[in-house]
Amino acid sequence: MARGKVQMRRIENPVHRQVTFCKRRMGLLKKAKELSVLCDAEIGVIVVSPHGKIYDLATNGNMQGLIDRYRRTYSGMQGESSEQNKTQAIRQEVSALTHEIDLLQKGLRYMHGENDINHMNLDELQTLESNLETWVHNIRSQKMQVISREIEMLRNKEGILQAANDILQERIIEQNAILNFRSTVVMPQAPSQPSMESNYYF
Amino acid sequence: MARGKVQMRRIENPVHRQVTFCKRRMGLLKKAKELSVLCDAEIGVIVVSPHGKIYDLATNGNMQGLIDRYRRTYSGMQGESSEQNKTQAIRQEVSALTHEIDLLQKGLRYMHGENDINHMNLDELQTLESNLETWVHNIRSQKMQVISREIEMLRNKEGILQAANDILQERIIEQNAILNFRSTVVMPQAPSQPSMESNYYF
DNA sequence: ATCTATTTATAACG
DNA sequence: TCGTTATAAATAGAT
Repeated sequence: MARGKVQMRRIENPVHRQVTFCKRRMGLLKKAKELSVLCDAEIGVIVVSPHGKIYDLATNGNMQGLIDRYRRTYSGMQGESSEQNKTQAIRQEVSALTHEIDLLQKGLRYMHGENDINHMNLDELQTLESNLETWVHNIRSQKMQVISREIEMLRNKEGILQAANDILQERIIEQNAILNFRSTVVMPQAPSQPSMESNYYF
Repeated sequence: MARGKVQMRRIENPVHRQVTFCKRRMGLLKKAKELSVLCDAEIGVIVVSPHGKIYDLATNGNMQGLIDRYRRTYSGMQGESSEQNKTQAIRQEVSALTHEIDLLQKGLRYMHGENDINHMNLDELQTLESNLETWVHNIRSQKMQVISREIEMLRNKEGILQAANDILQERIIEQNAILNFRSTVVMPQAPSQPSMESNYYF
């Protein structure tokens, strides 16, 4: 919206995404508040960040009532299991995930043929370090490839759009010629189906 | 917002209010959609007009899930903020752990020689790279610790040896003096227990 | 966080 | 409800 139009798709750069999330989230909540005040409407907004953090706004500070109303309208009405069971379930989930991470990390270490870092001697550490640096290097290369592909794709798109534009230009010239011909020589009538051509615009 | 600043209070003219409601409602839902797409967030919006008509938007078309999630976080609402924070923290932890697992799994597959690295997007590659760099950094620290310990050990050894040498020097001088005295004045006999002092050599 | 050049949203009107 | 237009507001990118 400013200093450059933004494409309507996920912002890849995590920093930009976070900044935009923060700004636009505030903007959205502000707009919601304004609408509720200006037009005397009840509004609830729930935003869940990619990291699971929840932001919300409810006019009257009454999200529950709003949700109830929503549910009544859509008669979804489903019972809710107790809070404690859910907390318990989440704890178990955390535990399981942590365990899995440990296993994976051990697996990674194993891949390097080394044991625990604290029991490694200088030579082993040296080797591991150099292996990791190789890996990092490979990843950097891969990153560059991804970027290159993206650029190429954009260039292709550009080419296609340019071609489309060229065709449209020709068509416009053609139509102008026809219009001029008709209005000048035979019938001063507007063409009946200009909309047929608009398909070329996408 | 245009052709005149608007006061932030209920619009009294019913026609204006209705028009504004319609326009701003659309604007709000559009903004919500944009935020969800750009920042990969889950968003739900519920708007109830003054006449009770409900308009809503839920990314994923899943308002129920969103509401459940919201309730899981805030249900109770008894001012029991510590419990909320805990739940929220756990939720974020789960999210972070899940993400890390994804990365590690991809990394593992890569180490196994599969080409999964090709299926990682820029964001993931970036994160993996930074994780690896952290790992490399840790290994360098470990290396430095090993080296430091080694150096310290050598210095201690050096100090001990130096001290031993000093003592030995003194002793030699002493003994020389005794020998000279005895051989010159009384008895040319060797001292009987030099081995007791040899502990100073190491 | 703060600052602007731009893009968007929208109030008033037809 | 729709379209138009002048203007207010939001915000992308940079700092």
